Amino acid sequence: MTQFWLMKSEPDEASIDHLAAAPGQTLPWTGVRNYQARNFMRDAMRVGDGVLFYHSSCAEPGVAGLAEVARAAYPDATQFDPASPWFDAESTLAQPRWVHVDVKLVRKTRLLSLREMRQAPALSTMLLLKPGNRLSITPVTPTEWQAVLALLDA
DNA sequence: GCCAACGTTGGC
DNA sequence: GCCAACGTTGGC
Repeated sequence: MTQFWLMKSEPDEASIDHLAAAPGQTLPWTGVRNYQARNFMRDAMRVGDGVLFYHSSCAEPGVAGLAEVARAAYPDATQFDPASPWFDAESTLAQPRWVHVDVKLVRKTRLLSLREMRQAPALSTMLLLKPGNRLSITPVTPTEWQAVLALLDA
């Protein structure tokens, strides 16, 4: 069964336009250094799962497009690169600590702003909107996914 | 730049 | 295993 997710990205780092311009319109979701988010990718994500591509830490935070999981979790190369900001000296090749999936563009959408999402009763259950939530990857229920699609097409 | 909320670290 | 200190996230 297909599942759904919301994945945050800082548009300065990787925006929906970066995704659209990438080879195969696919990007490796590198740099996740939070265990809960990693576990979602490692243990739960399947190829074909739906992704809400969310812009965070920017002037207009919100959902900027739809994507899908294009490759199941595999080791994050940046953890082994001393020059990378995501380098992790305690991770080993034999037992990599950090993994990530690849994400492929389905379509860019209008920006569904965080403000608009907060105003939509159908989205009130979304983990993204829970006070204090900071998780960069959160599961989205089929009901929430449909409600987001409806708002995007409205 | 502020700051609240949360996760991680490390001393004990 | 507790918990204070610290670092990070992310909206505003």
